Amino acid sequence: MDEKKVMRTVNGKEFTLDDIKDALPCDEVLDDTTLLFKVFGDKTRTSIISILSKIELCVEDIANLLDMSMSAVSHQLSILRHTKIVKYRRCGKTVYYSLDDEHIREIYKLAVEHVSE
Amino acid sequence: MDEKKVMRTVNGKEFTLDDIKDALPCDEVLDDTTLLFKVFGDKTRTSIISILSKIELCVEDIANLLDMSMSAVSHQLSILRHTKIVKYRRCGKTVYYSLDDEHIREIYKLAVEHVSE
DNA sequence: TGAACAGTTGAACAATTGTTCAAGTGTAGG
DNA sequence: CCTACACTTGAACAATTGTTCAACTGTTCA
Repeated sequence: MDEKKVMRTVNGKEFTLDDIKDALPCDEVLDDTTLLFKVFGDKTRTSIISILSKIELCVEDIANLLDMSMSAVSHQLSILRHTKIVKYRRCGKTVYYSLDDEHIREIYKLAVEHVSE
Repeated sequence: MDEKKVMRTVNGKEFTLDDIKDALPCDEVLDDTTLLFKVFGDKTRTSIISILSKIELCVEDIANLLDMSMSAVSHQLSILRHTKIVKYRRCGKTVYYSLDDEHIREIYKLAVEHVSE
């Protein structure tokens, strides 16, 4: 019964599968983390994020920059809003979007740096 | 013709849409960044990454930890391999997987911290 | 009030994706 | 060689997702 327990030695310490399981993030954190990446994992949305990491902009301008319909952009902005990646403020008929938080900018920046080598 | 060009003032400087477009990452970088996030954006894969951020492990152990079939895990490992997120070494019949690079660990860690507040 | 503008939203469709199942490598031991 | 083991791979299926189109909300201004 003991023989299957010892898995591997790292830095002179032995681990069992249960030890590893206990060290993993809980299900909720894993779900939230996955969702965050999933939302980042679409080109329209990373394009929007790359724009908003530079400047606050309205939907029409974003749509023009991406050469896409306002509807398509608005759908994606709705996803980015609900996952707290962007925030917005209304000013008359116009709605201005910007990144919600510095973490978002950092995660995006780190990924761009990584793929740029 | 001039009136549509001035977009917004940030830190006392004016920007046009073309200025913003020029400041964005090129298409290839955007594609690669999106792909990186897309690969991170699946629970099986983030689970694998969370495990490999702790320890090098073989396919069977990963499958046991996740309570999934070896085939399903192997398919996902194949995606993680091709996108250079994990590396592997064969040792007899057994294949050991680990994270490819510190950037990967950092991006994952930053995201977990973000969702954990 | 009513027309115009900026944006949102729901339904529907095509495209993509993750898992299962079965068949296939490749290595080790007898 | 042949079997067992650890893993990989291709096809197929269900589930998810992004865009389009049309209808709708909310604000401004005449």
